[in-house]
Parts: sequence; structure tokens; C-alpha cells
Amino acid sequence: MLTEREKMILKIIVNDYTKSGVPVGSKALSSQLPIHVSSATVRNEMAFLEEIGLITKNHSSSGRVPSIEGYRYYVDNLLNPNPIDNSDMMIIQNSLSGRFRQIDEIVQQSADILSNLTNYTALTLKPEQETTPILGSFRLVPLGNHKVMAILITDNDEVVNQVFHIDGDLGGDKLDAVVRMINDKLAGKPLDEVITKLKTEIVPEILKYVKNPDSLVQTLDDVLMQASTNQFYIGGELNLLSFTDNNDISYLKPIYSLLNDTDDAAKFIKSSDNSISVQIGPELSNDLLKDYSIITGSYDVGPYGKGVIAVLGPTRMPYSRVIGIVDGFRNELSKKLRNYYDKYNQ
Amino acid sequence: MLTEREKMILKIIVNDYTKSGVPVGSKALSSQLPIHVSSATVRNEMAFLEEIGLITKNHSSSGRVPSIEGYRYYVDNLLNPNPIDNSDMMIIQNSLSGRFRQIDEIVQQSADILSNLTNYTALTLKPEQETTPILGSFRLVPLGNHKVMAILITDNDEVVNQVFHIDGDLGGDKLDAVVRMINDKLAGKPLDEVITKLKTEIVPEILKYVKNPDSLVQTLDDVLMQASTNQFYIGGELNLLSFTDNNDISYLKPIYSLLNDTDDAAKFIKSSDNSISVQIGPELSNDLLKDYSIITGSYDVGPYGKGVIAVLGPTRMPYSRVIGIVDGFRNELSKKLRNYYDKYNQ
DNA sequence: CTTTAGCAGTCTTCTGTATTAAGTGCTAAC
DNA sequence: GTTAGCACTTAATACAGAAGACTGCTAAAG
Repeated sequence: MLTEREKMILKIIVNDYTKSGVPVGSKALSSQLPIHVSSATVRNEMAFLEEIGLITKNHSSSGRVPSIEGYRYYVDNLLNPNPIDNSDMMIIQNSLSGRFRQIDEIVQQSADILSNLTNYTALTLKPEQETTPILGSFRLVPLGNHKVMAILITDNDEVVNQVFHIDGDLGGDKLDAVVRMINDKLAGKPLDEVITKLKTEIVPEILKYVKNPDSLVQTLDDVLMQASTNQFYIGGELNLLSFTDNNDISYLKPIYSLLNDTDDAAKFIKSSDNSISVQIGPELSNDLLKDYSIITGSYDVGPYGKGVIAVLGPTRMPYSRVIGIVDGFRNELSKKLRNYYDKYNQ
Repeated sequence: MLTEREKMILKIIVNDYTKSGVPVGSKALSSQLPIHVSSATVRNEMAFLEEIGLITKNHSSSGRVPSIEGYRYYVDNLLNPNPIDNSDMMIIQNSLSGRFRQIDEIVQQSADILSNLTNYTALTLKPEQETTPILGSFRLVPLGNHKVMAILITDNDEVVNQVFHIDGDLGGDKLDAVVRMINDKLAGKPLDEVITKLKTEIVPEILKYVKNPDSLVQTLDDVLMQASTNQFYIGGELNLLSFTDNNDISYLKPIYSLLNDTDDAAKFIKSSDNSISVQIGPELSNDLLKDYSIITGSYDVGPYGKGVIAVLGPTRMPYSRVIGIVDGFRNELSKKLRNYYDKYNQ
């Protein structure tokens, strides 16, 4: 347990350092403390904080910077989240107030807004129910010229489509028969079950109608996969450049490919609980991200599931400001999306 | 008119400099010349080449680098395009040999392959006819739950779709009536004409069937716009970082937004003629690109129009190698796409 | 027992200087 | 026309010294 004064000192160190990026020394610190103590006293306290591992120094005569444990202590015990700026809130509300045709658009745009507000990189994940989505219905629309569009609709408002070509002639009535068969067998079933049944039950049936079902089956598989993997958006990727110290391309490339791999990236921002969580550097257990922190906030669309927004920034980021923004944003987004769902999905 | 020896010297300067990035001096140059002359002689020649503006130096005692005019002379008169590597050709053929469902996929993937081969940034444009595309047909597919998908098919194999919501109830028969009306009036007409007629002729008609046609009309407009603007793909955006000297984010950001603006970027790679063209630095007439060159090559899909592939690299890029790659690539792509069209669009 | 002033010592950063290496231009001889 | 030789220019590198920012420790004061 730290004394009040030690807490104050740690707090100022974190605040100063995240603002300036310069290690903070005893003199500057003592002048900022609300109680009057000399720099020598502060030095004693700092020596103690270093001993217990909350701060470190770069070399023997430099100021101190927070250690990972120091950040953790700060985030858990010291930080009081800045309430979000009025102007920032206006920006959020304005950008979310436009017309949207699909959830994807809102969630995608959210990534851009969030990255603009923070000047970091933002990641957003669409709302998702606890259970696997359920196949609503399935369509095949002939477009003429051997082209067919496959459309898949899930119970959570997701529409996935893909155009493919079919060899030989296939009349609209045959397509209708295939569609009826598939819907009879699979509508109302969870997608993972649909995926397995596609191979075992559907393919043999399709053979009755279509001679060469390869492209149809492949397309079915594709749209199913697309509907069942969780969609993931990134905003402000370029900002990584400005907040990474090591401005070296060979260093950044693997980070970019990490971010663009949906599965990998999604696992960093799956927030366990209901609100805001902060993961700092090594806590992300990926060596590439050891100098970065991720702040995740989940947003809640009631019966339609939960989504996640997240900000990726340097470990030395102004946590209280960013947490305030993420919190404000997730609340607005929840509101907006509930509205959207209520309007169209009664 | 330059003498043979002057040409050789200029050629070696460009070759050396594009390879190493280091200004080239008289001594290194003389040792590379096929005829034996002393460095002093070379110095005399270089002084002349500088006088007529083909090379410059950074400071009074540095080696020489090609000027923009020097590059231009080299590209126009000196360069003999490397035939493409066998291994590179294999890579191209392999990546283009997979199954593709839509043109977009091939063209998009081409940008990635091309950027990988060159380590620069690649831009690709879909094939386009000389005349505006023609509206093939138009569909509205009810998806249930107030959702409707609009699908637009053009005569050049383009399929554009968008989901929108419709207030109130709108039975399938009403939708069918709207679709029939639109197709009757507009099918077979060029898209630009369709766009203007949408507002004047179609909207009043739609009002007969739908009370609140806003979202429908907006969607029609969107898909039309999407189908009539030329699609544009970028590969290897990140490579910009590694070949830009000034690794400064504030310098790169405007370039990225320039590249991501379809209209702006497309105008740089509209190639006038039928083959390969090279635009060097200031010739691009955009100050942001003054240190970059663009090599464009058009590919030809016969009656289905022409597309463009392009490579964006630094002015000091190995032109002969890159030109070889672009040329090899456009030939393969032409073949592949003709194949594709022949197969499905008889 | 805590706080403080003072001071020696450490390390970074900045500045100026010297040195080296690469390359040019010019001149005079071949 | 070509070449050798030399003086001159500039960038890059290395080094030394000074300044500045801190720390840790000690000893005195509260």
C-alpha cells in the first residue's frame, strides 16, 4: 500500500510523462506537488517507488518514467477518467447522425471517427450475440448470362452476397428448387451447424439439380464463412507512424499485418466485461505490441448483442483522456444502434 | 544530339544511381565504361552533360545524379527494357491462375502482385469501354423485415448491389411493378443518361407505387454512381514508406489521401496510348508527387475495353526492370481476362 | 524519525574543431 | 582530344570539452 504522497508522485509522473514523453525529474515534480516538499524529499520517495518497481530510469542520472507495473497501478487506482470534451461529443454525435443503410457502415465509420478523435489507431467490431447467428434465409437470384447472385440473411440483420458463374444452362425454376431445398433443410439453424451440414447433406441433394455444382457449393461456403466470422474494422492505420518511436518500416510491417488479420486482432479486443478495459504493453502477450496499449470499450445493443470499440496507442498515452473518449463513444454508439435496430427490426 | 560516349556515360549514371542511390563520380564511372578513358576525360564529359541539363550535382564536389531531363532522355532513348524474369513470370502466372468470381477480384489482386514484384506501390484500373457502360437490367429483391436489395447489372459484366430499408409495407408485387417500370424506361440506355433520367422521369413514376421513396431513390442513385465511376485498386501502400526518403508522417499523409481519392489518382494513370508510358516527377504536375514516377501499362480485353496497371515508385527507380515487369504483367492480364470474358459472356 | 540543503558524480546533449575521403575543375603537358 | 596532377570544396565522422539535468548520499536541522 502506497502513502498518499507516493500516490500523488506516481500520478504526476505518469501524467507528465504521457504528456511530454520526457522523463520527469525531482525538481519539476516537487514544484507540481500540491503540498510543499523539497526536491530532496521527492528524490527519496522516487527511490522507493523505483525499489518496488513502479518507476524506472533510463540511465543513472535521468528522470523517471513509469514502468509497466506503474502504468497498471495508475490505471487501476489513480486515474480519474476525463469526462469527454463537449466538442468531441459534438463530433461523435454529428458523425453518427447521418443516414446509414447498414450496420457495417456505422461500425466502420466509428473506427474512423475514433481514430480522428484520439489520433491513434482505432479498431471496431460489430455487435454479436452470445450465440452463433442463425440462418434466416437464403436466395439465388439469376442475373442472366450465366451469372447468379447468392444472398444469405441471418437473424441478426446481416446480409452477405456474392456473384458467381454457373456452367451450362440453369433455369430460374431449377434455382428456385435448389433454394427451396436449402431453406427447408437449413433455415433457422445456427450457422456453424449449417456449415457442417452443407457438406454432408446439401451437396448430395444439389447434385440432383445441377450437374457441375462446384462454383455453387464454393459460393455457399464463402458466404457462410463471411457471415460467421466477425467483421472487423480499422481506422487511422497511418497514425501508427506518428506515435511509433521507431519509424522503421521493417518494424511496422508485421504490426500492420497483425492488425489486418481479423482473427489475430479480434482476440486482443474481445473485452471480457461490460465496460472499459485497459491492456498495457506486455499484458497483450504479443511481442510486437510490447510498446503499445489497447483500450477497449464494449457497446451494448440489448438483445442484438455486444460490440467492441478499441483504441491502439503507445504505452505512454494519456489514459484518462482516451478512456473518457472511448467511454463517451461507446455510449453514443449503443444509443444509435439500438435506435437503428428498433426502427427496422420489429 | 549526344555522342555515343556521352550516351554511355549518361546511361551508366542513371543505372548506377537508380541501383545504389549514391551520386556517381568520375572515377567509378570511368572504370565501368567499356572503352578505356581516364577519369579526367569523363569529368570533361560530365561537365558538358551538366551544362545541357541532363545531370546535376548536390554540392560543388559531389558526384552527379540524373536530372528530370536526364531521366526523360534515358527513358526515351537509352533504356532497353529488361525482359521479365522467369521467376517473376511464374509468380504472375501462378497468382492469376486461381478461380475468380468477378473481375474486381482479379484486378484487385493484380495490384497486390504487382506491388510485391516491384516493392513499390501499384495501382490498377478495371477494363473500361470507350463508351459509357449501358444499363443491362435492374432488380429489387425483398429480403424480408423491411429490407430490400437493389441490384444493377451493366452490359460490361459489372454487378453492383446495395441493401436498403423501406418504411411501411411494400409487397413483392409492388416492388416487381417498380422494377418493371424502371427497366422498361431505362434498360439499354447508357448510365449517364440513366442518371439524369432518374430524377426527371423515374422519381415521379415511383411516387405512384411508394409513399416515401427517399431511401429507394437514394439507393438507386448510389448504385448508379458506383457503377459509373471507374473502380480503382491500390496494392502495397505501405511500400511508400520504404522508398520515400522523408519518412515523415505529415509528408506522407496527403500522398495517401491523394492515392485514395479515385478521381484524383485515376487521372495520373489514364494512359493515352496502347502500351507503356513513363511519367517522371514534375511531369505528373502535382507537387506532392514531384519525387515519384509512375509507370503505366494498359491491358486490352478486346471488345470489353482497356484497363490500366501502374507502378508508383521514386524518380530514382530502376526503370528498365520495372518496365519489364509491367509489360509482362499487362500481357498476362490481358490473356487472363479475355479468357474470363470469353468463357462467361457469349 | 522526517525533511532538507548541499555537493559530488553520472550521463546526455550540444558545440566546435580536426580529420578523412570522395570528387570536382583547371592547367599544362602529352 | 586526352591525360596526369594538383588545389579546392564539401560531407561525413570522430573527438573533446562544456553545459545542463538529475541522482544519491551525507550531514545537519526540524
